[in-house]
Amino acid sequence: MGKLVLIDGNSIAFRAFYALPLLTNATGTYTNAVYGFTMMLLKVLEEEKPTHLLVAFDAGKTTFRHNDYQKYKGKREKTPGELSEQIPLIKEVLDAFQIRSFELEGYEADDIIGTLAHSPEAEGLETLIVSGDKDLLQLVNDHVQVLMTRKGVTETERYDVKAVDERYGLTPGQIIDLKGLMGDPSDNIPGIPGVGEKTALKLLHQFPTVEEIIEHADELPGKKLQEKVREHADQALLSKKLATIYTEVPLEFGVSDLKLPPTDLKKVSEVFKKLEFKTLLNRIHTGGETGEEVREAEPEQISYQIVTADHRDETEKVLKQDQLAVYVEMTEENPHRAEVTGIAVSDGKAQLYIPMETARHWEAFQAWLADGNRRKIVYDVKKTMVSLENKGFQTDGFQFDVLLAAYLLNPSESRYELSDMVERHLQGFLPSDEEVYGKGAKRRALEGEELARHLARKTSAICQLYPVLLKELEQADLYDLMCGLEMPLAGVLAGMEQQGVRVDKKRLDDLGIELKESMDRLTDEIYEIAGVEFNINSPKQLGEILFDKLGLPVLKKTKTGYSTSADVLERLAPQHEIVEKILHYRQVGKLYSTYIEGLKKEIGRDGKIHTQFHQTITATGRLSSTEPNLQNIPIRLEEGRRIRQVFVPSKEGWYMLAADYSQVELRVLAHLSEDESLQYAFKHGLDIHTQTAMDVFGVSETEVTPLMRRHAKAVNFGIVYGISDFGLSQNLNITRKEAKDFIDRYFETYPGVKRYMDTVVKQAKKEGFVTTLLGRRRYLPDINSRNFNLRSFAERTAMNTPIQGTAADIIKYAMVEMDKRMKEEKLESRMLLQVHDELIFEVPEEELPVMRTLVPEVMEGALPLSVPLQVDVNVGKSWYEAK
DNA sequence: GTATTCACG
DNA sequence: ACGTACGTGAATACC
Repeated sequence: MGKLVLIDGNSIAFRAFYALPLLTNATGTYTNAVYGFTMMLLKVLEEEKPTHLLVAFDAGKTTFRHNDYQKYKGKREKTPGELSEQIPLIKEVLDAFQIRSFELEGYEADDIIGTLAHSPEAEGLETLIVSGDKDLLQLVNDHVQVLMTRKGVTETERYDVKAVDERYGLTPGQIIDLKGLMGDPSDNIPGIPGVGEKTALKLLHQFPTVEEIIEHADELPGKKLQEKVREHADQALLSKKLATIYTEVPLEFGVSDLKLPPTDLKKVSEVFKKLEFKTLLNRIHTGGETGEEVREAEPEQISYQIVTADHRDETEKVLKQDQLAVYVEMTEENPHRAEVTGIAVSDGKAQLYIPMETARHWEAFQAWLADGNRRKIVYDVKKTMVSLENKGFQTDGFQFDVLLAAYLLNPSESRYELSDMVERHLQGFLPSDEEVYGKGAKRRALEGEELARHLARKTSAICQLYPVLLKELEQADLYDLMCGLEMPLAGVLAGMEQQGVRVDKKRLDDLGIELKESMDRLTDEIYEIAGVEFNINSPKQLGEILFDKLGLPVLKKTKTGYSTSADVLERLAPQHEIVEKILHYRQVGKLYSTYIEGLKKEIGRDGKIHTQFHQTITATGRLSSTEPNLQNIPIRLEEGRRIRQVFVPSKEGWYMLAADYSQVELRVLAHLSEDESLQYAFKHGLDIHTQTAMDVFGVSETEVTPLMRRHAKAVNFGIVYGISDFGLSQNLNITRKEAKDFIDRYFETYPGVKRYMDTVVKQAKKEGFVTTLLGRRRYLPDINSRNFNLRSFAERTAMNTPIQGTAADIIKYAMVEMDKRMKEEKLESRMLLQVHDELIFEVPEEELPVMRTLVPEVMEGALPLSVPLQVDVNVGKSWYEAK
């Protein structure tokens, strides 16, 4: 059987335009919508293998619908010029594929699609409609399905009759009734005011059509709703009519005219070249295409030389050059455990592969590695340093890290593998590690020539990336941040990781035994009360016990069933004694599995834990920590806080010193917003939450109750997160209205903050990104989205990122400076950990006085703000005691 | 592999 | 009307 695919051209182009950043090609033409559209087209061709295909577009300004309703699509903002100029390009792409594109004056794309999908001719075919518009769901039947864009352009969701029922509980025919009731603000279709999707679905489950709902208006739940339905009955009927797709458009062709000829790869390549779609070009050549003639992309030839003991002297002249790329290959991701398999260097033309065996005995090479004047370009400087230094090599002279550069250019990417970067910044191709080594069980080690070639390609790629990224950094004003902060910080972090934190194994075991006993006891008690044994760790089984068996009220649901999260359980606790036990069990279980068992696994042969700090993970500029994560060791509850007793100094008689910034984020806000009241509070050393409570509630210091302070504190946090009344109401368990009042009063009290928040969002909408104090960027592609959720999230992010990111800038700066000062003063103390707003050191007793002064001095002075920074220092025999 | 939960700032 | 707090990592269950 054949397959007919009908694409809603405007809808997909629209989707693509807003999902992708405004790309341009060399001629300055915008191509993001064309690119996204083409990605979708390729996906459909590859995955659906259609025999017949048509792309329908909307034509002109007015359609027959305007006869019924003048305001149809009246409020819709004009299609931006950047998008409309891309429509002809999309048609060019379609021409190259020899795909029919079609539009007809007076009709919308929907109507053309509907006419074809429901034509008698289509009945013998499987039909698939591709769109981002829910309306098209009305066309679904036994042989018509809809592929709807979900997120971005290529993430889709397939709807058949069953899927429509699962999603809405409606037949496809009822979609028009749904829209009749709800309306659609983007098309200026009114519907019934005050009726959203929830209410509309409830009504349609009671009566199947708009007509019947109107007829039985008296039987509807709630007087107000009845009134609204009666009052706006005409409007609902009109809305339904407007939403109905017209399936009898006079077309001069039929389905059989839409037959898809074999792809002419030459034509397609030409268009792709013109548009500079280099990765797509690769894709059509490397397979997956519908037709014949699948041509393998030529793997680029790369030259390399394997250096062995016999002829290493002749290669020594390569090392004389003042700048080379170097890459270290390892057996695993974690450099603290990995073995080095080999090292490669490149000057951009020649590549050398140096097996570990050679490197170990080659003094000239070792001298080159250790020479600060021999500049090295690397991918992942920290990992490179750690792995080489662990094997006894000294290192210096790292000039530029392409990984850090790529991160600064866009910290929101999910992957920064070399292969990704070659594609992203060079529009080139490099096989990924996964492709080369395989994954999971298929993973294998490379050796000899194969390994040498792969590493040669990598180092060569690093060489090519360097000038491109350098230029991009300069253009984005990120060069100083790179060389003045992130590069030096990487060295500091490498040192901290290698130093590691000493663990008191005995204490860890003892705590483990204690927690295990506690867990066993709670398990017995819970089984006893429940009357059955079950897996308390399974939210599913737990939900069945709590809500089905014991009949507790369901306060919150998740996608898959009942929610059993702590905030739900806390509210249920007064109703049944089992709940408290479960909460306690969860708490103890977490401590045991994550912190006792989890930490034990990570203790090295030296009795220390060597975490990895990641410098390119967060979108805000913060660090993250893994294997293990030492940035989330418990502190809030005493029972968990005791875990900190296991972290001790590595030498007898030394101390742990913890220094934390007090309220950095709010101080940063005071600085960025220039709000006078907020600045006043910090300049006069007032307790900020009490001060906020006084200001917001209009009371004197002595009148501030603990509850008022708690509320003020939550508002302060909320402000930093990019506040919403809903979020605050959830946090404080109050109504939205009350939360809104708090926020309004806060902004009245601190008008500078309000002004700042508005400015930063406005700027993000204009520029497409926000920045921190040091110019660190974060792009917010959804900031102008029509989707309320995406847009709101982007707006909150716009408010939060400069604050969180500036705080990250500050402590990073302090770390670099602190490392420098400790070396200058020849101190033996060592910086061990960073936890976002605090630094942990181990300190010999005789250095305590100097460190107690030096650390806060450096941290407070890191980046001068218009308000003072305040650092509190604590010392103890373990991390626990340094409080 | 995804979802849920919970530890931290 | 929409449906949310910002940023992370790890363990566990379940498909």
